[in-house]
Amino acid sequence: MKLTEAKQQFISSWGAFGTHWGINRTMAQIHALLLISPDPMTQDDIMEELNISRGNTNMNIRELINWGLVERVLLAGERKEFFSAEKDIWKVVKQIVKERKKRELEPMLQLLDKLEEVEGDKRDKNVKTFVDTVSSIKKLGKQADKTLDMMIKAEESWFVNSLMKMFK
Amino acid sequence: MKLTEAKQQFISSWGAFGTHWGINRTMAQIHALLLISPDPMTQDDIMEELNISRGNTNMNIRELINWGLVERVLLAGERKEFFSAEKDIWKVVKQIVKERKKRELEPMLQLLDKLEEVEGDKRDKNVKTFVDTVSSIKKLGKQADKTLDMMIKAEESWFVNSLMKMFK
DNA sequence: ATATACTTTCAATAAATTTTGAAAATTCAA
DNA sequence: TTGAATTTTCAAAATTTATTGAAAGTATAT
Repeated sequence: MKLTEAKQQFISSWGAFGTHWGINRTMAQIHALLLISPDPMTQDDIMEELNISRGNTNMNIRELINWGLVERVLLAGERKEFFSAEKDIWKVVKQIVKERKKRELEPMLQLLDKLEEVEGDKRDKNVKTFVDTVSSIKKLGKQADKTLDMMIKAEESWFVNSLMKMFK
Repeated sequence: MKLTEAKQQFISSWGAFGTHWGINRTMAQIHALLLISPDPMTQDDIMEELNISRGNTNMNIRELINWGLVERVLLAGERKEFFSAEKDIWKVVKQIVKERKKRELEPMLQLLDKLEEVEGDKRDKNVKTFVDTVSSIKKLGKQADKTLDMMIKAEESWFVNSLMKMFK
């Protein structure tokens, strides 16, 4: 396979992959493009490569910056802004985990805390089932939260080694 | 908080949560409803509780069955079909992991295998960056694949204990 | 200061996804 | 069988989400 074709496939499937994870296609495609690009790119480079409009490009680059996956790079003597993606995949994964934990897991746990305190007689099976379900989700969620916290702090080598031992 | 209100909140936020994970709102809501329902429910019960159409209900129940999260229950002497959700949250999580691994991670790893073999001179920095990126994603993906396989087979207690030790 | 290069915003539009509901298909009891 | 109850399908409609592109905003060089 030629590089051009391989690049296309990588970008396109990274985009499709993203849509299964609540990330929009374009954002994932820009990320993919920057991941495989050896040098920082300008907004115009990206627009041209992916055939998308200026506004769309701008919006999604900014979103990638919010997620901490892409950074603005200023090149000496250049007027335009350049963008480049973090290439260390372990760092990328940790960053995504960190953001999603903050945006989704933590608010969910807060809600579950509140819902667990529902009024009512636990002898009522409706109340019982509700409370039991909420409690068990909360318990697993709290464990996940701790585990992810450790993962975020960990070095890849340490993490992989620990898993190896755990699953030997 | 009253049970009725708590149920509403649980269902609605479970739905919103689902949309961040590539699952449609209704499917997640039906799942939430069945999780907190002590007894199996009919399609009509679900339609009424969530105010959704018959077709929509039917489609999403079937999708939940495909995911292995809900099962058809036949009650003696009843003509209608009843549905109930797996209540053991650890089993639910494992089931979801299993399905997503099969649907998303495995095809991605297959693609990466192909893309890694791109033609071209590794002294070309475009080729080098591409291959390096693909390889490192593949490496992490393979590790994740193994880890998830073990998790799918594990008992909750075993899994939690191992994590505890790992992160002590 | 002014012109030029570049970036951001956002209302309008397009595309993708979800939902509806009526019709068709199926199941089952008599 | 027949027909009533129930489930499934699917084209059309509604809704949600993404994209465009032109206009407004900003920064920089002269």
